[in-house]
Amino acid sequence: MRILIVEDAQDMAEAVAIRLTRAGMACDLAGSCGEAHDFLAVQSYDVVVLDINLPDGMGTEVLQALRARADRTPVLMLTALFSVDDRVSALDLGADDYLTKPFDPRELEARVRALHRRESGQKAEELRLGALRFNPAAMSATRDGARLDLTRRELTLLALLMRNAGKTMSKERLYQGLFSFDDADVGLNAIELYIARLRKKLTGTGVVIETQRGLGYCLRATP
Amino acid sequence: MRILIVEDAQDMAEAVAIRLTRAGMACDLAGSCGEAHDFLAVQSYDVVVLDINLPDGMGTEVLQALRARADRTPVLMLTALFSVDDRVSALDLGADDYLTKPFDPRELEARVRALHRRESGQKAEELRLGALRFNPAAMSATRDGARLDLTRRELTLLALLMRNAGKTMSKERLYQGLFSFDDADVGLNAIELYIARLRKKLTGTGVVIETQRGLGYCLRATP
DNA sequence: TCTTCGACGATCAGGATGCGCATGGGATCT
DNA sequence: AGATCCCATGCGCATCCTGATCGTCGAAGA
Repeated sequence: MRILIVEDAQDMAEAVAIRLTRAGMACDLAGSCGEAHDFLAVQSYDVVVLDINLPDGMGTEVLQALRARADRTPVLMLTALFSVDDRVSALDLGADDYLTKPFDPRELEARVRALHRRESGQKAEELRLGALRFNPAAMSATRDGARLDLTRRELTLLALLMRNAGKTMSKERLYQGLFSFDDADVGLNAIELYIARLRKKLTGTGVVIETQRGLGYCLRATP
Repeated sequence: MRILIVEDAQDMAEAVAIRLTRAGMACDLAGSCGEAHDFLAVQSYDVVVLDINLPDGMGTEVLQALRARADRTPVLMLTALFSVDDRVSALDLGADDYLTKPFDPRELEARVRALHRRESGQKAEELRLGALRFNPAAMSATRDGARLDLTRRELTLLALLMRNAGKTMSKERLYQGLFSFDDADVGLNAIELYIARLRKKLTGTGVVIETQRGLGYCLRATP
């Protein structure tokens, strides 16, 4: 799950980011409307957490711009204001939820999760390919009922590939799914590393990861 | 198991909450339709106990709103009214069960449990894994007929794991089931603590709790 | 068709990180 | 008074990622 946090107060933003990251979400931080626009132009998110007061304008501008291009990404507004008008106008502009400061980070986490749940509508069915089964609910991959021993990164990578089985996934695309911008210093060959590990653990499953030189990787069943 | 109790009569609400809490359920209390909506926007519940008479409207509104967004959470209606019409309309709106006041708290507890069992697709009342047997109604776990001496939290945690045996349960997921919003300041490592205690008490039962670093915990029978 | 070169990908080992476990102790409930 | 519950802290180790080296593919030229 990919989250954009738009908040100018550094400490607040980081606290939130740490919390959500622990919860398994990949977070990007934007400190202003401008930055937010940049991020949103480049990357799509599952949920946007949006502060109203920003140094270069109101957060509602970001929301408006988003909705103006028919982007339905769930938005959670943060506000120090107590005014009912502000809340109402935020909701009218297409915000999906709001939270007034100060708030319990636990509550924020829960709301973000709720928004995502509402949006994705509980699409948790088992994926199959070859002798391999991937169960999103159990967070596990099995072969003939035997559970594959995968680490967190390996599992999310496999999930990405399974959901796009047969399609060529560029290294950048996989990178986006695995890391957040905070992991900015992570090299691209980290992907190659996890591909290699996955390949080893997938031997005998009737599933292989093909390398498409210069293009990316592709998961497919062996004939 | 996480329960939302929507009831404006303070004493009644608390009595129910205490009863269910003792039975190992994590309860949140809402005193009005508005509060109920807030809770439901943020947290998903296993069962909602819903009074019909609320200060700011009818409980059925909450039910309607819930079903309107395709939320199938089991709802148990409480009503002082004796009218058959009310019961019928409640059931038509998607309530799963109802109880007329005054009621025996034991009956409420049993019905809540039944609703949850039905929803989660559990066949038998008793759950078995390895040499371990768990009885949700009696809140007791036995091994070869000998009762394991578990505390309330330990039992609740075991219940969660037994119901999802074989699935990896994230620490956050377990947290949601164990604690209510009133326990807001409880840290995440409380989970680790109870896992450790449970593990000790489960030695010899043919059941182990596996740690999946960064992912969560998984209960399974030893081969 | 064969060769050569360049670039991309695979692999390995080692160090940093942070997760999960254990212990002790204080607070709260029975 | 006793049990239960939960926090704080420190340690050990699985995981993660880097950096460098080796392998390999493919295009261009003869």
